[in-house]
Amino acid sequence: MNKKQVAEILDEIGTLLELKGENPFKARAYHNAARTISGLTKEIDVLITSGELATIKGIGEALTEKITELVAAGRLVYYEELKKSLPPGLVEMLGIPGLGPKRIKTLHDRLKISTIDELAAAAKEHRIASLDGFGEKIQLSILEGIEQLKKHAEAFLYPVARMEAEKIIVYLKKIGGIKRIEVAGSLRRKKEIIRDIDILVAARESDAPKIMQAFVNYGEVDTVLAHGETKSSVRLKSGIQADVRIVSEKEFPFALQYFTGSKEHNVAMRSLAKKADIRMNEYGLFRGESKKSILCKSEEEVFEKLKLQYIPPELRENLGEVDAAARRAIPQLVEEDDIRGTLHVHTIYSDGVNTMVQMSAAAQAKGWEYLGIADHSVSAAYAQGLTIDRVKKQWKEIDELNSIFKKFVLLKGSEVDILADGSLDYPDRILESFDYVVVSVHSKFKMTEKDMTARIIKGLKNKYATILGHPTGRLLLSREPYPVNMIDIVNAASDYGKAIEINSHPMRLDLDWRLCRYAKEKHVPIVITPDAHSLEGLDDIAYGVGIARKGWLEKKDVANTKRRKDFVTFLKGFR
DNA sequence: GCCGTTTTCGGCCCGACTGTTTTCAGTCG
Repeated sequence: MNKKQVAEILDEIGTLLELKGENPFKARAYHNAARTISGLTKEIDVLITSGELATIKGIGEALTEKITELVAAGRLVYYEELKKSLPPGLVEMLGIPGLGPKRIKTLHDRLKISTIDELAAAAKEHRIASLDGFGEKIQLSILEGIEQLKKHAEAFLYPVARMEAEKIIVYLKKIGGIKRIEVAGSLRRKKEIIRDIDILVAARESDAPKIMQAFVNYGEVDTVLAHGETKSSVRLKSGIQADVRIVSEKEFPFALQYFTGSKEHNVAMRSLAKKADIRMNEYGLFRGESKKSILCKSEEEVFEKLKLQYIPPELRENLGEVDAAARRAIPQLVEEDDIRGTLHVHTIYSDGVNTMVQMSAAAQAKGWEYLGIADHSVSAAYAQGLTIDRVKKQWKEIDELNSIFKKFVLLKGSEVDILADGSLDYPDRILESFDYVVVSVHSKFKMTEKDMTARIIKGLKNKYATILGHPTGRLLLSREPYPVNMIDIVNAASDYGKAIEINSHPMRLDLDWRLCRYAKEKHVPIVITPDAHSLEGLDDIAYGVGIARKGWLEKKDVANTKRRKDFVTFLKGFR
């Protein structure tokens, strides 16, 4: 049993305890432990054997014992008993807006409701409205919630949410009275998947009602979920939820910090503030019993007043950033301007839509000094993978272009399939003549984790492999990653001296940011690549940089921040 | 169930909104 599975079970135990109406702090302890474990860089069995597990903050005697049982026996009696005591439909009901553990427990206790279908039936028969604490409106909202759950279960890719947010901001700015407006929440933290848009506005109290009215009247609004003077929520026609909060200009820095989250980060921040006898909320920092906030003009100052180094939004996931800020150990994160060039772009030779000339021009226009072509290898027939003859033709064309370019170079590369047996899709005599080789899996996804991991490691071990491409094969919101042990893969990359890409395509963003810190720890160079199939695709690099930042990566950790000469030398080091 | 320069028990982040109420509970972020 691996870390992820342990974390999932602990999280579920927390939820089950909530549904049972147990001590909420006990439930929280399980949720916290799940989070802590999924953020660990070492594998769980190693931590158990070494005894380190019990020393981790948030994991005490009882949890150590349960986790040990879970890993050793592959099952946990406590969890199985707990699960047996509740119908599975209750957990599902938590996905209905407005229904939390308390109401679900009441529905189950009083009406014997155990599934969403039974819930829908009870609502239609008006049996819910007469329950204590329930009423007509909640009954109706349950029915709507069930509909919504089915219709809007999906989340949204970062660029989709970003675009919707920017449209709202442009619209609201026209209203007047807005002094400041910024995106907060998971969008500001650059999460790969976004469930709602949070927008924060600074305005005079007298202007707030008209701004809120304008927001709920916005043309893209499908349903108004809440409409207050300082907070409103809507569901947009695209299905995504958007929230707007209005605060005073004075409160704005505190509110921006607060609404950027994450929730867990804020809990850590508040408890740190509390130790200094400072209460913090979205309206300010309050010393002791004082009703007057400490004055801060910017979010940076809020951190300063708490004696913390500024924490970039991307890091605010409660994965050690608050402690690091207190030790002034927040890294100087990589920025898009640090990128000097990239690898892994496709052209019309395979499944790209632009020529090498066009791609080169676009790269130079971005100020890049090098661009690595990586069309597909021969087995990728669906993508017009290149035969050896066509590879040679492409090399000739690259040489001709390079003879014209000044201060820019096209690099000869390939995205070579790792075949089912772990061998690479070109013979060594061809592989050795590329400047670099991206190796990736594009077929036979349904293997066991053990076989897939061995396959990828074998591919990576090839003398001529340079970079592992999109390591898990996931397509966010549409295809699950293939089963693969990523810790083993990162270890292998470290052992064999290979690099791993952060594929910047918004559906991939793979290597996952949660693994970047581990790769860094193991000194595995990261290359941020666009996997571009068109000119526009080159711009996706910005998403990859966001993920690198979430993964605590600095300029020195990302190979393609090197200048041209150094980067070419870096690639030669693989040969 | 966890934690402790307030340490073995008692607290564990805090506020807005909604719908149910007539002072509050539940949910959400």
